[in-house]
Amino acid sequence: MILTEPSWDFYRTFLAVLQHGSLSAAARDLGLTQPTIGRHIDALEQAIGSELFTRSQQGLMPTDAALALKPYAETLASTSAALMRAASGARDTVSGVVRISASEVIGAEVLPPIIAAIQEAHPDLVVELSASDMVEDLLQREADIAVRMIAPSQDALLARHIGVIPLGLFAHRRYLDRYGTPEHLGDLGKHRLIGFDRQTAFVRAMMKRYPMLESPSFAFKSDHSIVLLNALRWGGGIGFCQVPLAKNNEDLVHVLPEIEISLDTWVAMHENLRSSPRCRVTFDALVAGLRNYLNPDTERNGR
Amino acid sequence: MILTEPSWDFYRTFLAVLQHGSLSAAARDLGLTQPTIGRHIDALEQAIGSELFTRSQQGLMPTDAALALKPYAETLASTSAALMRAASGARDTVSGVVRISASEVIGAEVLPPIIAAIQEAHPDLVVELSASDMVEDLLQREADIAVRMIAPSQDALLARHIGVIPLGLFAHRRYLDRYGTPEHLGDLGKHRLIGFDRQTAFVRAMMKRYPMLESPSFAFKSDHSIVLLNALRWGGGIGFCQVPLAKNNEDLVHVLPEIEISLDTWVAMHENLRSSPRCRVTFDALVAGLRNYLNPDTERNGR
DNA sequence: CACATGATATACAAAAATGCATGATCCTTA
DNA sequence: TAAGGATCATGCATTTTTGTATATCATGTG
Repeated sequence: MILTEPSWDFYRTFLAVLQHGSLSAAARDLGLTQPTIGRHIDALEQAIGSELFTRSQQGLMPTDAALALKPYAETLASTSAALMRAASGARDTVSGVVRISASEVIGAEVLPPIIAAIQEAHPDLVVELSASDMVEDLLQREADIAVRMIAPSQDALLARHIGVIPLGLFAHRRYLDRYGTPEHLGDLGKHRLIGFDRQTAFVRAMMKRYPMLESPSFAFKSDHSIVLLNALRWGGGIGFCQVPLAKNNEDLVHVLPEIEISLDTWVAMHENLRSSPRCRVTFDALVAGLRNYLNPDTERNGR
Repeated sequence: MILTEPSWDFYRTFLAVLQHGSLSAAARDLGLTQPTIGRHIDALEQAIGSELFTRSQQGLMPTDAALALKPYAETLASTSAALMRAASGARDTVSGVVRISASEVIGAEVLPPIIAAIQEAHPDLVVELSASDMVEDLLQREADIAVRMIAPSQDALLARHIGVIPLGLFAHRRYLDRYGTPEHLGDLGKHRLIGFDRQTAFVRAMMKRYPMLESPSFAFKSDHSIVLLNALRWGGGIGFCQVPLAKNNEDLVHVLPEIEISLDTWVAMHENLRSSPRCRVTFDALVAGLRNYLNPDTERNGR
């Protein structure tokens, strides 16, 4: 049997159905109609010679075959999105869309002023910021530029080392006034600790070093870093915080300063994007901004 | 202005035009007609808002914008091909297409018997072998499995270390009978040396170690490894050859055995493919076969 | 139990993409 | 210099794809 290559649009349809769980929902998402989506799936199944979904009236169940193809379809989608982004800017100007990926804390607390400064200098630059603690695979081009906490190990990556972000235990002054300040590690057992999920690189590193801080002792847990950070800021207890971040808030007190964890930080982007002005400018500005965040030597630490 | 996402098929057309250099040639390649291709390009240019080609009657010149988009389009194409390959095999059987990438010498001289053995055990397995000394980026999924000469440094890669392939200087007995056998490194200047291009990893490693073997002293050069290997086999001069390979040929004599270069060898594949039987089986068989090539300890070194 | 909601499948009309035929231009070659 | 070959552009008929409307079935709710 000869397989003629199916239309690439079918892959887009296929992914949408996979993501939305029904022909109708996929149709709404793509701006097409349900019969069209159904015919696309029919055609794709015919082209590859196996069933992709088991049809039922309340939706479609993906088969194993469909699930096996899903990562490829996702790569197609992110590559296509990256292509559109690359096409969005004129060649010799700093304009168009740049997509940045960073951890939640970095993305929410550190990057906004840096990005604002970039955009002040380059008004035509559009920034998409993906702030998530899930590891985004830079090579899938989900992001043009990534701020990462692990040393980039891939070949085609242009990476700049920012430095080591120290983390320490902090608490709000109000909390300490009320519950006292711990003097030794052992005192922590009597305190309200603010926890974190076990997914981020920083947590894994910490657990290795201070295994006594296991999750059972936490009084407040969330898988959302900003939630935890704000719990800390509102006096919810003692928790970890990036030291440079805490420095901006006079009410946060560094407790047990002998406990310290380091987050090695990098900015990485595709080598190909070096020649793209908008990516290059953003990359350089991110590197400079993050270094300034780490070591505010010059006095331009911005409002 | 709102950009509606263009049809993904346009990307395929775009890449074909880029690769073939004209609308007509791309049309022939894709099985469409030249006006259709032209309209696709028109539509794509309209969608992204910039010119992709400067039209002329003897072909199309890609603009800078088009060249910037090319890598993305290539990724789309290879991903789409990988998707088709992934779909080609039934789920629980060792069938369908596996694409292997290896260097020319490994691919042409070492792998064929190994692959033959695999296919003897699994008749429904179709193997595509890409034998090239260009580095194929495994993460672009151009190949499902790669035999590489550098340690895989990427995250999502399942890699197995094969061992170190030694390389040494060899010559055909006939050549040595006629021109004499070199006793010292300095003697090489009086001999016909068989050269190689400077692209492969092995060459770069060698040049570091034996800078005296610079290209000017070569009597025969080619950028094609098999050509060189065959020149050696036919008595064309003295050149490098993988030691295990030369062992199979009684007429090849190891000269100046103190000169030795090592090629560290790995087999790598995507972690996702671990659950694909055809890839998993091929991967394991390649690892076993290559290890046996390196150390034929058991006496099943096959015909 | 009736009814509203949301799902897929199908028939037919409308819209869009494609192919064909042709013309114009440029480069190569005899 | 003239002919041949290859290219892109354009008008028109045809094929293909898409949308609309409707039928049917399952599920959850008052």
